[in-house]
Amino acid sequence: MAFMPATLRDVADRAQVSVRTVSNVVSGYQHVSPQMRQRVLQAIEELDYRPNPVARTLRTGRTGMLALVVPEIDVPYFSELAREVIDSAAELGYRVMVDQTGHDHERERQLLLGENRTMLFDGILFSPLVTKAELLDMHGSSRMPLVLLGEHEFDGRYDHIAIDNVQAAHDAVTHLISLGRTRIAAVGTQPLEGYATPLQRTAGYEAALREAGLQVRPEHTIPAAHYSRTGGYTACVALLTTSPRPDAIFCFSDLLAIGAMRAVFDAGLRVPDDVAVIGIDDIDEGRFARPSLSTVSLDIPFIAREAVHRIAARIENPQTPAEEIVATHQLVARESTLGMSDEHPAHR
Amino acid sequence: MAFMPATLRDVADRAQVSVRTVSNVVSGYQHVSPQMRQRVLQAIEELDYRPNPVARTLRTGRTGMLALVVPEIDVPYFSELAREVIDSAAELGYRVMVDQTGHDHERERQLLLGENRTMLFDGILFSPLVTKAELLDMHGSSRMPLVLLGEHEFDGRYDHIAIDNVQAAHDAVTHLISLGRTRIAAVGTQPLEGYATPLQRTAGYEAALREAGLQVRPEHTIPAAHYSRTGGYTACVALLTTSPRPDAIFCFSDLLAIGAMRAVFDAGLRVPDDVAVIGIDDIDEGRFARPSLSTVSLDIPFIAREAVHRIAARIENPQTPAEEIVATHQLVARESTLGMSDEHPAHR
DNA sequence: TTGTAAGCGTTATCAC
DNA sequence: GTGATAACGCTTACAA
Repeated sequence: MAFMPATLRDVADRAQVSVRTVSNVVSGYQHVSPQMRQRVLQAIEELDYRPNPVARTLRTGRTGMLALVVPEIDVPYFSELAREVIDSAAELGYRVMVDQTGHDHERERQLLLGENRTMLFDGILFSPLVTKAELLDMHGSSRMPLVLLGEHEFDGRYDHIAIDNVQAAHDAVTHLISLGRTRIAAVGTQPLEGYATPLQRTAGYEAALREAGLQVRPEHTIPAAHYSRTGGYTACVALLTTSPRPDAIFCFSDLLAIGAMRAVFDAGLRVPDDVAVIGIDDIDEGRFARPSLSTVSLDIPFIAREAVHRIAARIENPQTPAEEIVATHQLVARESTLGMSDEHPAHR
Repeated sequence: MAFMPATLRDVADRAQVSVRTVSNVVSGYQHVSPQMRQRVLQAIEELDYRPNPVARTLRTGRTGMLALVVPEIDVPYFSELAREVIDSAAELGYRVMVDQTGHDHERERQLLLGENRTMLFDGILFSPLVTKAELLDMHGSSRMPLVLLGEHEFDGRYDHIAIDNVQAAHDAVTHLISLGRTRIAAVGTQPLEGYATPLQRTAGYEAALREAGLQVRPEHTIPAAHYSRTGGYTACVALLTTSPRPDAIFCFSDLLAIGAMRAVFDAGLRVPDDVAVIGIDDIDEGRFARPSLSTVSLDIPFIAREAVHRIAARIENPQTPAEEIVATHQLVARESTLGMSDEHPAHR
């Protein structure tokens, strides 16, 4: 005996009213007489009725679901972002499906191109690897609401919560320079692919060096396939064999920096005395690392909240003009560049 | 002019066949003549038709969606779990919606009780805080496929990917004892609520101490509201004021251990010389911590894979008898208990 | 204010 | 093997 959930019709029958009235009550329609509402409410209670969201969706076209597409959910930056996105979305009545591209260009294309037309989500929050041109090509003529996260380039077609990657990188490097470092390496460039984020951060890095009259050494610019701890470790190992050895390393993410610090220690050197290290993101892990990690803090809750609000607005009204919102960033100097200090507990 | 995606009917009209035939082709039905199939395929191509999954769901009752319910997605253990769950689910054609209970008992109840009946998911993967009794009470008579993650208690009603928490805790403490530590503290107990995991780990902790003839000191058993770095830090600060001071700390999660290590350093002590520290989980962060964190490794990919396969089997056939699968665990001794070693790079 | 009925885009049950 | 057609459970003109 299969269990059948109660339907609108069941409720209507039991309450001796039409489905229309039940629907009105359920969707909070105003013009329902109190006694009707009472009868319906009671029948709903008795039958333990819950509206079927799928049927509702088929009718209204709204699923109440957002897709969040990130490279890897277990990268702290993205898991912290996901947390905030899910919470913000919940406040607005949305739930969030998480998809991972796994750094796979093709999968990224598929998620954007293939599935955007399937009416499973009301909108997509997309943290892309690809550059603008590819993106336009991908999303193409689809009208699935889309909000971009983290890129800087912008052509006005998409809502966009941006980070000023060039400036953020510039700030990090300038901090190192202000501490008297002169041989500043960069970890996390991506020479092979046209990913936007590393390109922008590289630009900021080089600009800061040049403005300070420092040399940009190709051997001090190390790519990292993935922005992972292991990637940072490997890159840093290579870096430490160069001559002259760098006295500071600017990593394009905190995770890279964590790996880099470990490599410095394994090489028998000290952070920051021998090599200062700074990252970008300000993930929680960095506060507790030893030494605690200097970084450029990105306002993840802000980014998440804005993204959800933008997509909600766009879903509400597709004509909403696209907007670029630039999230602020802030240099956070901790032990990995300043050294130990008793006055300022490291993990704050 | 609103853009209307092509429907099955549009394709049928264009190909001059019935919707039935188109549906057959789309769903890969066997008995379709080659020329028919060809005609249909071409029409699909021309109209850029994609089946509407919502309509399909309404008909079939299958959404192809799983819900993953965890306390907090940005806790590394859960984000690593989510990553594996999403990947495993994708292989089987499912997508994953992530929900957070945020340590909120009420929200947990709601997600399980309220929404399970809404036909938005085919099944729920649930990493619960609550104990068995409450759970039974919650899920009650619902027939939404459910797989439990991480608990040990079992009464045969639910599929269940378990961890032997008692044994895992026992192993961790025994490791500390084997290193000659005698004043071993525990961080992460939960005296107020009846959460299963901390209760089990406390049991294993105390059993190991007793078997070794060591004293169980109440003042060396410190609760932690959240299994966070900050929680571990705070608990450890309290711990270090006790007399006698512990010479080892068993933390109920790696995150707690990371926080605890930081507190030890801030107190001017060394790990493991003054205080050895061990956790449970084996998150990636622990490999790169300094010193690298000894831990009890839980096989997260295994847990995720089994969970997804179990729920898929149950969705396929609701009569599938419930099964308890116990994931193996393994002690991983690193620097935080063994001390530094040149031979064994810490981050392996 | 409430009832009736027509879809939303599929799949599945009949016939042929 | 293929064609009509009735659901799936809901929302919403259109009537009453």
